[in-house]
Amino acid sequence: MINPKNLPIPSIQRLPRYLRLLEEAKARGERVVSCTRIADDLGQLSVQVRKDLAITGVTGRPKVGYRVDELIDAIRNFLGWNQKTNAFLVGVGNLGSAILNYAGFVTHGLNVVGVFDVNPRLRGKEVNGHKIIPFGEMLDYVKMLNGYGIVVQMGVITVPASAAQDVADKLVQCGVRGIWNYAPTVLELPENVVCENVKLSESFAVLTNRMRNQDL
Amino acid sequence: MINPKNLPIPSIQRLPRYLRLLEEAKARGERVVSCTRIADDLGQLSVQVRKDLAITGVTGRPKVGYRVDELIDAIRNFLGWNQKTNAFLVGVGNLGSAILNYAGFVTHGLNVVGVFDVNPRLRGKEVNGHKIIPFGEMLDYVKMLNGYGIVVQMGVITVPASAAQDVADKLVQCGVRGIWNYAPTVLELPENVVCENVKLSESFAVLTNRMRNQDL
DNA sequence: TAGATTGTTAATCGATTAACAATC
DNA sequence: TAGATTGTTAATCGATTAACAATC
Repeated sequence: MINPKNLPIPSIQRLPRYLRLLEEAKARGERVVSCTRIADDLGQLSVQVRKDLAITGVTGRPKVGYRVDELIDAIRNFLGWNQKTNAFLVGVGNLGSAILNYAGFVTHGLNVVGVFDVNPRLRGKEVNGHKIIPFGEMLDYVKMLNGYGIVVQMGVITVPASAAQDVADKLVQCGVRGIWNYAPTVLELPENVVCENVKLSESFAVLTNRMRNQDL
Repeated sequence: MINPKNLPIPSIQRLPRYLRLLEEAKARGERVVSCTRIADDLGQLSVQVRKDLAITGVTGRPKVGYRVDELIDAIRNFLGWNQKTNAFLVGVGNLGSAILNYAGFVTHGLNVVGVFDVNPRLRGKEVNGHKIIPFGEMLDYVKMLNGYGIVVQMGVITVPASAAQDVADKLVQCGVRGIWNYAPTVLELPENVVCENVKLSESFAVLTNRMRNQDL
C-alpha cells in the first residue's frame, strides 16, 4: 500500500466480487466476515482473498475476521466508488442504453452528465431521464457545464469500432481523464488519459475455444 | 499445440485482435503480414504475437511473414468461429437486445435459435427477427428443436444477478455445454459445462482505480 | 549475399500458492 | 489455553521478455 500504482490488476478485478458478497452479508445483518468464508463462497483460496484485501489497507483480527462495514468502505474508497465520477456517454444504441439503465454502475459512482449520439433524429429523446444531445454539440455542451463548475472526468464509448477513435479524440478535448471503451478498437490516447477496454469478443473467444476443446 | 487444453488464456484473448487486424489487411488486399507489423499496430512485442499465433498451428516464412488467408482461417478454426454455435439467449433487456443486434457475434458463429424472457408481455415481440418466448416454455421449445435435430450448445445469460442461477440451471437442462454469463454472479454448474463471465464491474473497477491513482 | 523475419530456448518478471509465525 | 484466523515470507507456477539460431 506504499505505492498505489503497479498493484496486481487481477487483485483489483476481484475486489468488486468481494464487495458484492460483503454487501449481501451486511444485508443479512452480519458484522464480521472471515476471508475463509469469502474464499469458500467464491471458490478461491483464503490466502488470495487475504492478499487482495490487504491492498485496500484494511486489517482483520485473528480468530475474528474483517469488519464488514470497514471493508465495504475501504474497497469502495480504493476503487474510487464512494465518490461520483462525472461521465459523458457516446452512442445510444442498445449497449449504451443498457449502461444508462443499469442501476449498478450508479452505485459505483458513475454519474452520467451528458449523453450523445450522431443520429440527429434522436435529439431530445430521453433514455432513463437523460436527454440525447447531437454529437456535434459536445464541445459547446462541456463548456456550458464547465461554466457551472462541472467537470467531466470519464467518457464511455458505445459506438461502432469505425467511429470510436473520433469519439475518443473529442472526449479528450472535453477534458476526460479516463475512457471506458466498449468498441473493439485499440485507441490512441494521450499519456495522461487512462483507458479500459471492455473485451466482449475476447470473452466470447475464450468460451468458444474451451467448448471446442471439450470435445478433444 | 500437442495438448490443446491449458493454453495460455491471455494468448487466446489476444487472438480476436489479430483476427480483426488481419481482416482489415485482407480488405486492403494484403496477402502477407509480418508479426512485426501486427505488433507495431497493437503496441505489443513481436515475439508475443509470434508465440500467440503459434498456438493456432500456423507457421510463417522467415523474411516474408504469415499468409493472411491461412492465418484468418487458422484463428477462426482455433476459436471455433468457423462453425455455427447454436445458442439460447435469456433476458431481453437492453443488454440482451444489444447482443442480438450486434452483427459481430454472428461472424463469430453465434447462431441464436431461441430468445427468452420471463415477462409474458414480451411474448411474440421480435428483436432483430427473433420472436421472444416466455421463459417457462424453454424446455418444451428445446424438445421441439431437438425433434428437428437442432441441438443448443450455448446459453447467453443477460438477466439480473438474482435470476441468473435459475436461468443457468434451466439452460443446463436444455443441454448447453457452455454459458456466456453477463450477470455479476458466480454460477454453480456441472463440471462438463464451461462458463465465461463478462466482467463489466471488474472492468469499471480497474478504470476508476487507475483514475484515482493518477492524482496521487 | 545481407538482412529481415520466424521459431525456440533461456531468463525474467509477476501472480499464485505453500508454509508458518503472530495473535486474539 | 487451544484453535481459528490473520499476516507475511518463501516457493512455485505461468506468462512475458530477452537472446539467438535458423531460414528464406
